[in-house]
Amino acid sequence: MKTRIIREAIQLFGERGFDGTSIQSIAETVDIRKPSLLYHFKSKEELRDEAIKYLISRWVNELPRLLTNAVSGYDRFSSIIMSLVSFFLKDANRARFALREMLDRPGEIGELVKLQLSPWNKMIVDYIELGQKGETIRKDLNPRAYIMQVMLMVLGSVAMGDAASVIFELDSEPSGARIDELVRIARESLFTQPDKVEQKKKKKAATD
Amino acid sequence: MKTRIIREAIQLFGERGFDGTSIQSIAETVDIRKPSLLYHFKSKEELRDEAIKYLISRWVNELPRLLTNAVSGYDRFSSIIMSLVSFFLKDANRARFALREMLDRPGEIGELVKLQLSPWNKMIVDYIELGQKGETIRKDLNPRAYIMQVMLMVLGSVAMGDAASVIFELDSEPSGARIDELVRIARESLFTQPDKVEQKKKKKAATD
DNA sequence: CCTACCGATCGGTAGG
DNA sequence: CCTACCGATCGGTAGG
Repeated sequence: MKTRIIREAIQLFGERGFDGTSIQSIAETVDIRKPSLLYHFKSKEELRDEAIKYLISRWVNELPRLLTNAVSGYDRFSSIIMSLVSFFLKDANRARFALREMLDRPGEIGELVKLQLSPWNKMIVDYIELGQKGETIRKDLNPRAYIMQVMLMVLGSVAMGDAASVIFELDSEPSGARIDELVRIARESLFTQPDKVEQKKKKKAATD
Repeated sequence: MKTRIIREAIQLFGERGFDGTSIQSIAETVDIRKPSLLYHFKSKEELRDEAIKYLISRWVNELPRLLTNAVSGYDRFSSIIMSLVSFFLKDANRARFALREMLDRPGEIGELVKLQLSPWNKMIVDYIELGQKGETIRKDLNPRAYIMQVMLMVLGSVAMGDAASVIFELDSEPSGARIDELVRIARESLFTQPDKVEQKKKKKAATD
């Protein structure tokens, strides 16, 4: 029951925001009375806390799978970004809830995410810095700031896809041009010369 | 008085969200009583509407100035992006309010922004497509989707700078590495070969 | 622009 | 997990 409440809370917090969602309305969707919900969570704030922790840990737990399953038809990098997107795309309210929490209480959420994400963050930073010592990744790139901007595009594209589609007259189908362009931007601004990397890949594939 | 209320409303809606802000609290910051505020705006929803319209028109009205003042020390493109950022950076709650509105009611806000932004949007799309016919801008770029992603980075960097700084361990000073990297990403993923463009510029400057 | 006031809903508790 | 209930606050109105 507890996790069912949390899952519904993420939906409603994501759609309408924390202050726009009454615990009454959450209780209704899981078909119990309000005081019963407050038996599982001492307060609305506690439910919020458990919900964001649940979302973060779900995401971090899927990261290894997202990174390893990432070699499909596309080249490896694009495939990683797309599986990252697809995690949030499976349920856009995850991205909306995450964004709203960052707006509502930047400090707390920042610390929370940092704690769970830091090993992965370090891994990617190291990978980028290694590529910068070689010739594959652009030297005038700030690894941490780069990762942050890509994450903003990922979360933003999913969470605000509806509004953005209207504004820029894009088709609102989620896996459409928006995501392709996001992948392209992330790729082109990361690697030194796409051609060189592509050639390397193809050469390697040919010799394999 | 009306515009003073609107300005304070943007602050508070941006900080705490629409549902997290009582009209009572807005009335207090402008030092009147609640019913007096409701004399200017029939309802809280009407205040919301006028506030977002005020913000959008303010932004659109500054666009010409942002685009023409844009030739400073930096190259033209970077300068345009940075003055775009600086409009929201002057007051981060503008960006927060805009983002929150897109989350709360994507359809209405989408239409509203589209209406006021479409001439500017068309201008930039035309500029990009022209560059694509030439050799300056990458041909595998979706103009509308590109503009959308850049706008997401601009708004996101400003609105969620605090949380993102904590997560990715970046200095929280606003005009720091985050914005530089955003400009770099937007630039590198737009132009075909930065070197070529740079050389052209320098050549032109030399012959001038 | 104010005082006085309203019904509805909010988060939360008592007690079982 | 429930019924019954609470004080506080919400958006909004009457009437001046």
